[in-house]
Amino acid sequence: MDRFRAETFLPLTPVAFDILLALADGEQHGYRILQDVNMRSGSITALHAGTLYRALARLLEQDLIQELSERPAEDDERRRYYRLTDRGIAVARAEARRLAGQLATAEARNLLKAHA
Amino acid sequence: MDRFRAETFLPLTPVAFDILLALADGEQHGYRILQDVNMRSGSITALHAGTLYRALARLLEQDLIQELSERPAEDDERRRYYRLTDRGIAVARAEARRLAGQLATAEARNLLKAHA
DNA sequence: CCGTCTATGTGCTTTGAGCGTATATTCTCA
DNA sequence: TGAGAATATACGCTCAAAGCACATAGACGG
Repeated sequence: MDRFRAETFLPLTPVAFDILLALADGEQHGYRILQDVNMRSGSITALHAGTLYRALARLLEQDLIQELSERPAEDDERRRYYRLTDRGIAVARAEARRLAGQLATAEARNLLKAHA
Repeated sequence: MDRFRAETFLPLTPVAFDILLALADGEQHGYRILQDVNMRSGSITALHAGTLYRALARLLEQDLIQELSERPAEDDERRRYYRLTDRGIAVARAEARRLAGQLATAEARNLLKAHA
């Protein structure tokens, strides 16, 4: 594998970053990810099921997440569990740094404080 | 105008937010915006001219930015200047808040500190 | 057992971005 | 002063991703 650099994946789409964030908590299945994202965004931006599952397929292809073969016993058979790969963690962190930089700029340019 | 809510514009595309950030500094013309964005992102993500000008057209339609009729004297005639509208400021701030929330989540889930 | 929630997925369409190209003007400096 | 580089805006084409509707089916609660 020739010299992986997380930056080539940036910027992540808002949806992709939401999903990686959901998995930062630990392995999870699709529907839970959907709920986690929609909880956190507080109905501001509803993530649709179709969008989620297709995004998961893409993240798998890119090797940012992987599916677990082992699953909890007595669990709903339909569920498919995912976790972040090392690569996925690296990319999510890089994106977080990028966003932190943007916020720093926003702050420096007085976008965040006071007025209108 | 029926009860404007900034949240309906969220999430902004990374490109759109970059442009609004560039204009948070004050009015500016297209090519300068291009340079500002590409400086700040440090070649991680090159914003192409074609992408920029089309994005500007979109932001104008959405009334997030507006073109200035007055321009500096002795200035390059080709330049077209833009500034943020009140609406644009509100949307940019809302997006900044959204991103701050995501970063807080990233922090809470230990994505940012230490380890692999 | 009946409807709702859980769970994953596909089809269709639109939006936005990447990248190349066109066009013209202004600026630099040999 | 003339050539070439940088400035400045914009369009064409294509692809990736998202929105939204819909399909399918098992699990769960009353």
